[in-house]
This record gives sequence, structure tokens and C-alpha cells, in this order.
Amino acid sequence: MPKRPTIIDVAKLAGVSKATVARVVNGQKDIVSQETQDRVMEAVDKLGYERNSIAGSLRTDKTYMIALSIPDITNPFWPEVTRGVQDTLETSEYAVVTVNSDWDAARELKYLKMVRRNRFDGLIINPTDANNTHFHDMEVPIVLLGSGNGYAGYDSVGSDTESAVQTALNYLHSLGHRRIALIAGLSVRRKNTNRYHTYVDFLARHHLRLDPDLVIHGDFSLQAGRDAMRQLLSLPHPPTAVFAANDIIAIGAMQTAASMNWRIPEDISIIGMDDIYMASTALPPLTTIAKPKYEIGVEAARLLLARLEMGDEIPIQSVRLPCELVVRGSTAPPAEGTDRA
Amino acid sequence: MPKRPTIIDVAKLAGVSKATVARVVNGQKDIVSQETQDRVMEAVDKLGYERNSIAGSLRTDKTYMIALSIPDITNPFWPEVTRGVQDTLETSEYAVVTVNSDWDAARELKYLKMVRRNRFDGLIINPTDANNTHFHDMEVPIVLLGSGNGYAGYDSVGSDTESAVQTALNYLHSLGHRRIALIAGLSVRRKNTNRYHTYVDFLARHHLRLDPDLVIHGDFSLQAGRDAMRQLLSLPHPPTAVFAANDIIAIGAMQTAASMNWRIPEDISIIGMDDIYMASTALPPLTTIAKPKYEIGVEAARLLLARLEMGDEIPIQSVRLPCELVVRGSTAPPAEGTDRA
DNA sequence: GCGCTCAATGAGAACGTTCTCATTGAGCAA
DNA sequence: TTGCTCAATGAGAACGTTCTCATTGAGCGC
Repeated sequence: MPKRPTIIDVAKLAGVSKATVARVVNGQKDIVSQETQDRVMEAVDKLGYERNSIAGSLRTDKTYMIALSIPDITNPFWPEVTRGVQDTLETSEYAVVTVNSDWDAARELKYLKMVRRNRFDGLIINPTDANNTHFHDMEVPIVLLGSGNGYAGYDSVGSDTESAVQTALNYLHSLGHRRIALIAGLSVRRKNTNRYHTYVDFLARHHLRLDPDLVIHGDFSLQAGRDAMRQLLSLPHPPTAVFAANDIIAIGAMQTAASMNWRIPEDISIIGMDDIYMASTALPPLTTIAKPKYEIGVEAARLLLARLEMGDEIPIQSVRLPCELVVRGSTAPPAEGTDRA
Repeated sequence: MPKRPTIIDVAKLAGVSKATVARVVNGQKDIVSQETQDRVMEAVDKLGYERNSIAGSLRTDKTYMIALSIPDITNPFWPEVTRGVQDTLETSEYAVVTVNSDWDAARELKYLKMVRRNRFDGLIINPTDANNTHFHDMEVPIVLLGSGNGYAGYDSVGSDTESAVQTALNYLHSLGHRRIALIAGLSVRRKNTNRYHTYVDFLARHHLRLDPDLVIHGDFSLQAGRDAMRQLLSLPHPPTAVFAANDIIAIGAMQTAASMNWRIPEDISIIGMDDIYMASTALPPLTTIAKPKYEIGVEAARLLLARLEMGDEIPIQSVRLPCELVVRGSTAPPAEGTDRA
């Protein structure tokens, strides 16, 4: 295999120094005469010269590579976030290495090391276990996906979950539902307090009693949704509506309702959260609170680009993007005769 | 920001040459005395030395980075393939940059250039428009996802689509279906001939007449599935079963059937292909031919690793992974009284 | 004519690692 | 004692680009 032409080969052919070749190739057109530029570009074309970004990176300490650490690319929530990150960084000529933490602290730490070793320029991460010390040791800009709580000093972007939960509960309430169950999910990092507290506040604000039987904690899986729904519909006094912490749980809940011959939405209304692809293809299509997944990715990438460019000159930002109620076919007013008190 | 310790700093502290430090750090334990090794590692720990892989890459011309070019990470087929690639390459310490071609030739070409510029070690690609000349110019190992047809000289891995189509059609036939429609999809690169030809052969082998009204070509979208099903169910003589070219089309078809009050599977059976996540969460759950998505990714990465290690010493491979019929709730024998001839 | 300024360009060091060939010292055999 | 072999280690070049400071020549003003 013949060696690829270098900047030195171009310089020789064009009869200039390698510094001048670099100036032309990197677009410093204002300080190189037109005649010299032409000579250089002719040599570049003739030799088929292509810049070697590894060598450039060694010299400049900039790789134009970013790592994106998410829990799992096969989880239906994350591909769109990933796509938002990729599309946005691509416009600034950054390449994105995507890694899967699998909600595992050791894996996550392994990837942080990879970022250091490869001299990546930055990191966008939905953290599992990493803390501020880990991040400080990275010595590159970091943007957090999700809540920035507990991570002072870092930009973050997530959705406005609290008002999203309120929107969902308010919508069910406006349909006439009074016995509303919460399938809360569990966060790996902490109890999922936001959804639960918002639910409690909602009940208090509407003078509704908190019935502990109507709150189920489980993980964010289809099976957890199935199990929770079976539990709820087996109560002596079942709910008329269910708010699930994400669409996957909601779809599991729908499956159990159907298998127990509860009609959706006639007998039981269900709302999810996320609006992953299959919310719209479920039967009936799932009413859900749509998280702006792609936009979260875009915003995270924009925050990172700003940080890369301006460093400490701009304040730390924590962006909350609004969610949107998407009414489909899984919600309706409660059936006549069901308890509305 | 203090400069990170280099191999020269370690060498000075340990009182050895930088070559010896490199030997120790890179595991060449057999040619360095234990006493020297201890001294070096002590200095490494004391200084917190971390290898700079950019510098190593410049010297060795190996980056341990791979590009994976797929059509779109948000298409439900591709995250699992991606995951298979990532998991497999990760065990050999390769990082994976994932890019989205969007079935666009110019984008794809842009990414090929990125691979060259960044001196990536290899490429795994589901090609849109790239041809053998493009690939030859890459000067790195390449593995194709999907059919290797038209790409002599490159390893490829895909699923055995032909026998998968046969399996689907045979299964419908064994249930008693004789009027079986094909929603064929269109390939961006060429007419989707495999599925169609296999369908035609199947009909001939079973002495069934080819009815052109029962073959619909559209793209691989939900909407195409909806439209095709509306067309089929509006025929004076509708089919009793539908084989759709992928799950997304199949789910679109299911939605139309439901909206036209055709029961699935009692009135119309549907089979898809791919077994994406939402095939199992549809209602009724979709019977489908499962493509081994994750395994395709794993195999592609294995082929690439083999090629990276052995170069031309091993023959070009074209791997066909078997698909699997997954019977769920969208198929049943045709209702009594429907035409079976 | 001389001195100054400025644009254009060049020389060489830097970035941090790996590799190759040379050196050194110990051990062994003649 | 001398010469040879081999293991352990070191010196310096290489990889390809970018940056910094020096150089050169042209133009201008006094």
C-alpha cells in the first residue's frame, strides 16, 4: 500500500513551506497570496492530499469527537434523543461515539475512561452513578440529560416532568376521573419522587383522598406494567384511570387490561409518558405525554457546543423543555355508574 | 489547567527511558525486569499517567475506532443491530461512531470521507448508493449489512430473506389460506425482487393463480401499510391473509383492518417481518418472521475484527443468518365460508 | 539613502507515543 | 583472559500536522 501524501509532499510539489500549505488547506486565505494559494491547491488536487485529523488532533488537542452515554440504544426512548444529538453535532463536524451504560456504574466508569484516553472534546450523558468528582476529573465540557439535580456546575437538559404529570392528571380529572392510579416506576438512582409528589399534590389540590392501593412502584418495563395493572384491576375498588410513568409500562398495563376483558378506554383509561413510536401503533393508540426526545438531544448538543466555544464565559444552564399532551384512543370519560368520588 | 503527565514525566520519575515506560505500560512484561516494572508502575500511579491514544494512533496508524453507517437509528430495526455491533467491538476495545445515511447518497459519501479523514480502522455499512470504487478507495476493511450482491470482494452479513418469505407463506398456506396478498415494499436501491419472486414461486409451487390485485408495492412505512390494506380490503374479492414486507407495514395494515371493522385474525390474518419491539406489543400481537437483528450486528463486527486481524489471509465471507417464525395473535385459519381456491 | 512597517512566507519546535537499532553488562565456553 | 551470545535498556527518529517567531522584500516617509 502506497503511503498517503502528506503536507510535506504538497509543499515540495508546490514549492512552498509546509506552514503555507497548512494555511491554505485550513482556509487562512487572507494571509496567503492568491498565486501561492493556486499553486498549493493544484498540488493538493494532483496528489489527492487529504488532511490527517489524528496528527492535527495531537497538535491542537482537539479531536472533534464527542461521547454520548445513554442507558440503552435499544430502549425505544433513546434513539430519537441520539438522533437529535448526532444531527446537531454533525453540523459542526463533530463525530459521536454512542455508548450504553445499561444502568451499570462500572460500565459507565469504563466509558468515562475511554473519553479521557481518546481525548474526546466533550461528553453528553444520562448518568447512572457518576458524580461530580468523576465529572470534574474529565476535564472536558459535560452536558447532562435529564434532571441536573445533584450535579451543581454542569449544563443539563430534560423535560418538564412535573408539569407533564400535572397535565396528565388534570386531563384525566377533566374527563371526570376521580379514582386515578399511579404506576410510578423506579429510578435506578433514587426513588422516583417527582411523579409521586406531583400526584400527591394533585390529589390534595382537588380534595381527593390518597389511596395507597392506587400507587404502584415497579421498574420501567413492560412486565412491570402488566403486573401493576393486574394488581390494580384486582382491587375491590379498582381505579377508573391509570397514569403510567412511561409508555412501556402503559402498554404492559393495556395488555393486562385486555386480557382481563377490561375495555380501553370504556372501562379503564390509560395515559403514558414519552410518546415512543409504539404509543401511536398500539391498539387503541395510547394517549400520552410526549417528551420532546429529539429536541432534548438537539438542546444537549447545542449546550455542549456553546460550552466548547465559550468555556466559563457563559453561565451554567439547566433547560426544561415542555411536554405535550397527545390525546389518542386510550382515554375517555369514566363509564356511567363507576365511582367518581 | 495543568498539563497531563506524559510518558517522559514517568520516565524521569522512574529513572528509565521512555521506551521502557512504553514497554511496561503496553504489557511487554517478558522483556522488562520485575524491578524496573515496579519502579515504572509506581511512577505511573504517583503521577496519574494515562496513555494518550491520539499520539499512539499517529505513530501506529491504528485508531481503534470504527464507523457504523445505517439508514436511521430511529427506525426500530436498527437499534438492535447497532447494539450487536457495539457490544462485540467493545470487547476488543473499539469505539463505534454511528452515522445515519437517511438513504441519501450525498450523506453517505460525506461519512465515507469522515472515515478516511479520521483514519478509522474499519467500516460496517448498510449501503445506500456507495459502490465498489468508493469502498476500494477507503483502504480499510469493510463489512456490508444486508445482501452482498453487487459488492464483490467484501464480507457481508444479512438474514436469509428468501427462506423467511417461504416460511411465512408456507405457514399461511398450512393454516388454510389460499388468497394471500403481498405488500412488497420498495427498496431504495432496487426493486424489491426477492420477496416478490419468492411469492411468485410459492404460488406456482402450490398451483395457485397469481392475482396482480393481491400484490401491492409501497415504501416501508406505516402509512404505506395502511394504504395498501385499504386497497386490498376494498377489492371485490379480498384476500384472507396478508404477508407484509416488514412489521411497520404490517402494523399499518392492522390499523386499517381494525378501522374497517375487520377482525384480526378472524377475518384477516397478517404476518410481518423483522420482529421489532412493537410487533409484540401490538394488539393482537403480530405474527412475524423474526430477523436476528442483534446477531446480525454481532456477526458483522466479528467479520470486521477477523478482517482487521487477518487481512487477505482469510476468504471473503457472506453470512446468511436464519430467520424464525414467531407465531403470535395476528394469524389464524381463514374463516369458514371464505374462498379457499 | 536610510529606517520603519507590514505582508507573505519559512524554519523548526512541539504535540506524545512507538519502533528500531545500538549499547551495555552479565554469563559462559574455549 | 578473550570472545561470543543474549537479555535489558536507551537514544533518537518517526508519525503528520500546527504554531510561533524569524526572515525577507516591498513600500513609504523623512
